[in-house]
Amino acid sequence: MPKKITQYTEDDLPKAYDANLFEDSIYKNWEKAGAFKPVTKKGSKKKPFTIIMPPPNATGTLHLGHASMLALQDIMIRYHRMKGEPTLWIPGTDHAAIATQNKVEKLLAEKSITRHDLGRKKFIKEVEEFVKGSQNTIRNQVRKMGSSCDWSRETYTLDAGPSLAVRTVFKQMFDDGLIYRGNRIVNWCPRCQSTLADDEVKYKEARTKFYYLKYGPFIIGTARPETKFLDKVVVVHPDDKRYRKYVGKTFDVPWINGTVKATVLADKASDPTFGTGAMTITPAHSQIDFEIAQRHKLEIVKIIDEKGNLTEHAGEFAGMNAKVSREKIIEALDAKGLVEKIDENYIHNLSICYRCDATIEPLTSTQWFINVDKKIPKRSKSLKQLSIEVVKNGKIEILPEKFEKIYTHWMGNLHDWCISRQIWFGHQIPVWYCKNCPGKPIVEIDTPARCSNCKNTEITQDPDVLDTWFSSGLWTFSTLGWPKKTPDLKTYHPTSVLETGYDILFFWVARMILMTTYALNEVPFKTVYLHGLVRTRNGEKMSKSKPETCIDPLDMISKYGADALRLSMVIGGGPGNDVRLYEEKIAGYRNFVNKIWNVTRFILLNTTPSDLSKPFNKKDVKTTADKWILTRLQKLIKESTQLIEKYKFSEAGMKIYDFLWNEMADWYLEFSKGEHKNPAVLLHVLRDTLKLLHPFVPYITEVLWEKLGMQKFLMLEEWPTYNASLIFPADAKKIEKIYTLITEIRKVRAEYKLDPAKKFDAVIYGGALTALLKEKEQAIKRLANLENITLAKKGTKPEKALSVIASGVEVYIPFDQMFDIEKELERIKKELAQHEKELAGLQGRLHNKTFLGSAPKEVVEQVKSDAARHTEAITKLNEHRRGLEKAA
RNA sequence: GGACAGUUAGCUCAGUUGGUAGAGCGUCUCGUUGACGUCGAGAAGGUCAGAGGUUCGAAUCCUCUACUGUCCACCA
Repeated sequence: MPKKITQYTEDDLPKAYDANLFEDSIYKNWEKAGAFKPVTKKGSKKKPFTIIMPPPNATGTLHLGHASMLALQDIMIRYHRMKGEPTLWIPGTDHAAIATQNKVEKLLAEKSITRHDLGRKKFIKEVEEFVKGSQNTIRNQVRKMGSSCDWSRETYTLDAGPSLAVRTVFKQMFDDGLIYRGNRIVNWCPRCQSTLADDEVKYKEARTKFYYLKYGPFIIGTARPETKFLDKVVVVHPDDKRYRKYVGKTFDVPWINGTVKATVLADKASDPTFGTGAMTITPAHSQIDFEIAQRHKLEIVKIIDEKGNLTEHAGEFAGMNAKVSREKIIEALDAKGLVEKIDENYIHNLSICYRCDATIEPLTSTQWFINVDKKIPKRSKSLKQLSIEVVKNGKIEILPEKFEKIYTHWMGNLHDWCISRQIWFGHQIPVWYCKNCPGKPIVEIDTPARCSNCKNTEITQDPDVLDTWFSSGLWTFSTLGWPKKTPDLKTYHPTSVLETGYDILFFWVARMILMTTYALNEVPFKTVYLHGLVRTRNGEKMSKSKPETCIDPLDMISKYGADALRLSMVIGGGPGNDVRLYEEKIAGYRNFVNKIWNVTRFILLNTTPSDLSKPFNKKDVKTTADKWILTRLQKLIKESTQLIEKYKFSEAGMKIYDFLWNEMADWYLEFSKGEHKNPAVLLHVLRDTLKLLHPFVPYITEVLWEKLGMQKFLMLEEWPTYNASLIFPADAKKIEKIYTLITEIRKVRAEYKLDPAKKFDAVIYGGALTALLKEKEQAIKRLANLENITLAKKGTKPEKALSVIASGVEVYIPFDQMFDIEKELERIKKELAQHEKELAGLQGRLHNKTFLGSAPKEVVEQVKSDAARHTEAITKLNEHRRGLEKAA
C-alpha cells in the first residue's frame, strides 16, 4: 500500500484493467493479513453471520455450479463483514464416499488393478492420496474466485473432529432406538456393489418388452419374467368384480419349473386398470410386493443375488445373469404354451444408479437404517415430525418459498433411511460383533477392546461404511467442534444461511435439518437460499460430455477476470432460477469492470494528492450537479442495501451497475469536465460506489481502493449508510431536465445528419430553468456540441430554425442555408402527432368520472401534470410550425 | 399419474402493493470531443403465449387453454 500519495499521471494508470495482474496478489494480501477471520469489534453487540460452505466433493475440480455458489456466498459474507458483524465462512471438502471410491477404482482399473487386489488398507491409502491432490486443486480454485473464507477453520468430512461427531451421533441414535439393523428391500447397485438411498436412484425411460403370461385362470403381465420363479400368490383388487370369485382359493398352476400351488389374495395395492388387473408378486425384488408380503405375512425369497445373478431358487437357471436369463425363461414358458402375448413397445422407467448409471436391482438385504417415524425418547416426536415442524413454524425459512412445500411433501413421505454402504471408503460403522454373542451388536464411539457382554476380545467391526450424507448432515456443527463445547459452536451455531443448489435439497438440506434438530435440538441454519443451475445459452445443462457448451471457470477467470465471472453468474439469476451463461455475457461484465477502472482513472487524473487526503464534508457540495449525484447515490445506497437484505443480489448488482455507468460516468463525469469539477464530491461518490460494488467485484474495487491511497483494506471498510442530509430532490429533478434537453438536441442533430464535428449556434428560451441553464451553459455546449448560446427567459422564435421543445425549454438552432423547411415541418408534425396521441390517452382518463373518483390522488395529479406538459409542448410546436409555414 | 414454475424486443432477462412496458447483448447510422473503442451519440424493434373475467384502468389479480421446463411418485 502506498504510504504517500503522489499525483497520478496517464502513465501510472494503464488504459485498460488487466485482472491477471492484480487478482492473485490481492488475494494473498488479504489472506496474509488475516482479513477472512471473523472480528468481534469491542463493545459491538452485532450478531454473528455464519455460512458453512457446502463442501465440494473431493473427487476433482470445480465447475461453474461451484463458482456460482462461491460468488453468492462471498457476496453475503463480504456484505455482512462490511456491516461490522462477526462474519465467518468455513470452507471444506466432502469425502463423497461412493463417488470418490468409484473414481479411484476407475483410475486403478486403467492399471488393471481392482480394490480387492490391494485390500482394504492399501486401497484406502490410495484413495487418500488421490483426495489430497484434488483437495489442493479445489483450494486453489476457491481462492481464484475471490472467496473470503476462513482457511484456518477448513474442515474435511473425514477429519478427526467430524468423524468423532459421526460416531457420537450414531451411538446416540442407536441408544435412542432410532438406528436398527434389518432385512429390508434396498436399492442395490450391482456395479457399485452397494446399497443406494431412495433419492440416489435416477430414472430413465426405456422401451422394453412386456410379457402377458398364462398363470392358471389368470393372465398376468410382467416386464421381468426372471423374477417370477417362485410366484405363488396372485393379488387382485378387492373391488375387482372379474376376480372376486377367485379370492381365497388355491390353484395348481403349471409354471416355469413345474407346477406351483397358487393362492389368490385381495389387496388394494393391485391396480385393476393396469395390465390385466391381476398380478403375481415378487416380495424380495419390489418395494410394493414386499409391503404386500408383509401385510399378508408371506414368505420372502431372494431370486436375484448381489451380483445380479439368479439364485439357487431358479432351478435350472441358477447362476445365470438375470438379464441374460430373460429370453431363455420366455422360451421355456413358450414351450409350455404359457406365453399369451408380448407387447414389444412397453415404455417404463428404468431405475439406474445416479453415480454409475448401472441398472438398480431392488433386493432384500441386511442393512442399517434410521427409523424416521419412531418417537424420539423424551421428545414424543419422530425425526420426520421434528424436521417438518421447524420449517412449518418458520424457524427455518426456505428461499424461494415454493421449496417449503416441496420439502414438506418430501419429508412427509420419507421412508426409513438406509445408511450402510458396502464400500470401503468413508466412516466405518461404529458397530462391533462378538463371536460369542450373536444378535448383540456392540455400538461404541471409540473402538472397544472387548465385548461389553462377555468380555471376549475377539470382536470384529462391521465392514460397511456410512452413507456420505450421514456425515454431511452434521456439517454445520461438526465443523464447529461438536461434540466438544467449543467457543465457535457457541458463537456461530445455528448458522445464518445455507446457500446451495436446489438439486440437493433432499440429499443434503433435508438431512442436515433432520440430523441437527435431533443431535443439537436446534436448527442448523435460519435461512436456506437455493440457487439455480448454471445452464448454457440454450438452457441445456452443462455437461462434461459436451465440451463445446461446457465452460470452465478457470478459463474464464484467466480470460476475463474473476470479477467479471462473478457478475455474470449473479446478475440475471435469483433464488430457484437457473442462470444461462455464455461467453459474451462474461465479456460484457468484463467491460463493466473496465468501466469502473476508467471512472476511477478519470477521477484520479483530475484530483490532487491533497484532494485525496481530505475527508468529505457537506460544505464541499456546490453545484446542482453535485446535489443531483449525491441524491442519486443516497437512493442507491438505500435500495441496494434493502435488496441485498432480501437476497435479491441480481437486482442490487444491476442497480449499482446502472448508477456507475449511466449516471455517474455518462452524466456526472461529463458535467465535471470543465468548470464544474468538484474533486471532493467526485471522490466521495466514487468511494461509496466502490464500497457498494465490493461484495460483487472484490478484486477491482480493492485494487482501486489502494490506488485512492486508502490505508485500510476496502473489504474491512464500513458499508455506506443512507444520509438524508445529502438528499436534494428539487436540484435532482432539475439536472434530469437538463439531460433530457441535451438528449433531445442530440436526437435532432442525428436525425438531420448534421455534421457531428460542426458546432452550431442556438437560441434557448429557458423559462423557469433559465438560471440553471446559465450555470450549466458550458456543459450543455460541450455535450450538445453547440457554439454560442443566446439564452433568455423567453423571446420570439427565429424564422428558419430547427426546434427542440423539452422540459419546458425551447431550443432553436437557426439555419441560413441548406435548410429544408418541408422536412422540418414534417418532423414537427410527427412530434405533434406523438404528443397528441399521448395527450388523448391522458385526457380520456381525465374525462372519466369514475377514474377521477376512484384512482388515488397522486395518480390523478400525475396524469394532470403529464397532460399539461403535452399541451404546452403542442402549443409551442404549433407556434413554431405556423412560423415555418409563413417562411415557406 | 401428482405438483410446481415459466411464456415480455432477434437473444438473455428486469418489471415492487394493478396507473399504460425497460436494460444488456445483437442489428443499423454516426463519431480521433480533456477516463474508457473493453468507448461515446442516435435509431429501429413489443397486441407482454391465447381466450375469458374482475376493475375507471391488467404484463401484474382470477379462470380456462396451448407450449416449454422442473420436481415427486413409480405401475406389477
